[in-house]
Amino acid sequence: MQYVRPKRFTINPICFSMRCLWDISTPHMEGAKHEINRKSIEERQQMDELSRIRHSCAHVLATAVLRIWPEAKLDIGPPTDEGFYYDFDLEHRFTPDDFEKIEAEMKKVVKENQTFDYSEKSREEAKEYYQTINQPFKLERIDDIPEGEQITFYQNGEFLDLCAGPHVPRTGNVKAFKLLRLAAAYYRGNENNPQLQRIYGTAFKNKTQLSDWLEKHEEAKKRDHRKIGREQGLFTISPTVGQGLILWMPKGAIVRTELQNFMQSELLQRGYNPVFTPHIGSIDLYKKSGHFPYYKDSQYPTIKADEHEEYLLKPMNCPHHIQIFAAERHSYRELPVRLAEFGTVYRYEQSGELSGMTRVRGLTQDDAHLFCTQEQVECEIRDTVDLTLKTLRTLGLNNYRVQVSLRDPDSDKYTGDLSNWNAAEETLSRVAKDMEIIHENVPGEAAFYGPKLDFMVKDCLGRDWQLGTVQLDYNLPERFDLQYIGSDNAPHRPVMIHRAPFGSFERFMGILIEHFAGNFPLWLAPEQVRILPITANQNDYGHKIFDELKAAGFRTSIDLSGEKIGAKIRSAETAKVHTMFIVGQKELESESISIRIHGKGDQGSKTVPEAISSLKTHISERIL
RNA sequence: GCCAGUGUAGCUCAGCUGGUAGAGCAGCUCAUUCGUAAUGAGCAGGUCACCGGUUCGAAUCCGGUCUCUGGCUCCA
Repeated sequence: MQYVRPKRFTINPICFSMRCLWDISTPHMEGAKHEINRKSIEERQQMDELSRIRHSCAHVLATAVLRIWPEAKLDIGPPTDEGFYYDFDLEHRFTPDDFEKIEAEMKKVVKENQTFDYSEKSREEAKEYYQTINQPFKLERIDDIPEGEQITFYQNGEFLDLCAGPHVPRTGNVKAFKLLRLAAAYYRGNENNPQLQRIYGTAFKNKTQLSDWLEKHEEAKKRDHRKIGREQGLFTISPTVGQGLILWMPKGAIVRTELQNFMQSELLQRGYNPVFTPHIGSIDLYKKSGHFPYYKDSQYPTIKADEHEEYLLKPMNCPHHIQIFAAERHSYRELPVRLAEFGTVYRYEQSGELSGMTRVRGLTQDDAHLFCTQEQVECEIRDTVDLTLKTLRTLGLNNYRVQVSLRDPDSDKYTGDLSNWNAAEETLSRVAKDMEIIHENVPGEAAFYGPKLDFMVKDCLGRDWQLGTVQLDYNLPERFDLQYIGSDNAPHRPVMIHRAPFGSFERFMGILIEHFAGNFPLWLAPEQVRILPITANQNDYGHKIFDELKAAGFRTSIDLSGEKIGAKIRSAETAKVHTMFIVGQKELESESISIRIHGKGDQGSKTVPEAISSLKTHISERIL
């Protein structure tokens, strides 16, 4: 099961023109239906203006940097979803302290209100120009522009830049900007190339929009699952155990268990068969599956048992499940066989790539492998897509986008023959279209064994993550020589579908924490009900209710501290306890409770049986 | 892995140019018995990430290592 995180900003460096940028940075879809895209034309026009401002601001940045460091070598400076960047090669190492200086110079450029002037050069003139002023990256970039296409420049003040535009009319139109962070970026995104220094910034139409965005960004940081995870005691990572290895704390474990129970009941209803497989597998298994050469760079070292035996911590579950399928002879009448496992796998991701729960080295997938006939493929894919959509819907994750991950025709890293690949890609695209799922085709993102339908969700800082995935695979059945007996009494090759609606519990949990900002719905809440007696005189009554709730299966507690009710409420609110039952003398005498819901305040009073039945409905219907 | 930044009590953070560590919250104890987001008092809590160097003296300066953060690259 392949599990990817695509690049944050998909900017093709060859695409200088905004026209091209358009094609790639289309606005994200809000939901699954085609019609939702309607209002986005207006958004596009707005975005177009914003992109022009940001693109122009990148030029202003380059102008300022060249004034301060004339020896700087320039690469490119496009707008992005959130702002812009410009890449420089320079002996001087930028530090955040330089920002003040650079921004001051940028302000001067803005104040000078320079015009952005369009011009064209012939290929020779352009090359000669960059040779003369010694800008090697720009020189190389000229070669990226296809023959016959216009080579265009924009000039503001003393700065002339290879660029297809468009820009705002004058630097004075760049009214509100801020430099944000420094990063290294490989030239042309290739790690064998030298690293350039990238300056990220953002720009808006006016100062209000800029400060709104900055404020929103600060707010978003408060939702960070790493912060909430620590505050709420959901999970921890101990360097003593190892980087990227999640330790689920009791409260986090409750949420995970609920998610798993939800999924398990869906699987049973949909005809899956749960299986269990070990955490390691012989290296021969992975050589046969073809995983080994691909996986080599990101595996934990192999475990050598003796001279002849070598094992791998399993990086994926598919080869194990294949062995279960292969252990028995199958008639076409039994197909599809759907083998499901919450399977834990280990991948030695590069240290710099690890991130909280969203990028880890040990993860548990809600994995399953479906073995079916060619005729069944489409129906099975539909059901797995349906399950994935239901999963996202159940959690209220409506802001996802769907990516059809296809092979890169120019790469040789894929296995299997072309006709199967084409058939598989065609099937996935057709299902996506038939089910009216807005999607984009992304070549080069397929697994080595087949194309995928990936469900992507953004985290609180705007980073894209793959959660659910559906993968169509003609290759592993071939490699393992899998068979079933058809109605013609002859052996046939089954088709495999790999799928995981959550993706992994770790990543899904990380996204979910941020989605709910730690305020889980009742069915997931680690602590569902806390009983708050107003004084110690109601402790016994509170205990009685506590016992009733326990007996009814709720996750509950009672606050017997000597604090005032205000403090007890505050402590429950801070702990994000979903529901509070407040009991004072009044409630004791009327055999009732006063209900308060986290974040919603006082809900009035009810009798205990009334309250219990309403909570039960909330849970069984998974109300958000 | 690469580039940059960061690391002081459980958490959030002070600690000026080197003189041997401080607050709030959380925790514990006692008092308080209170009606929808903080009752008061007291106590306890740190090998200043780690290792080494400079210095009479290092949280502070220098070097190295590690963690974490933001990017880049990678990702079955």
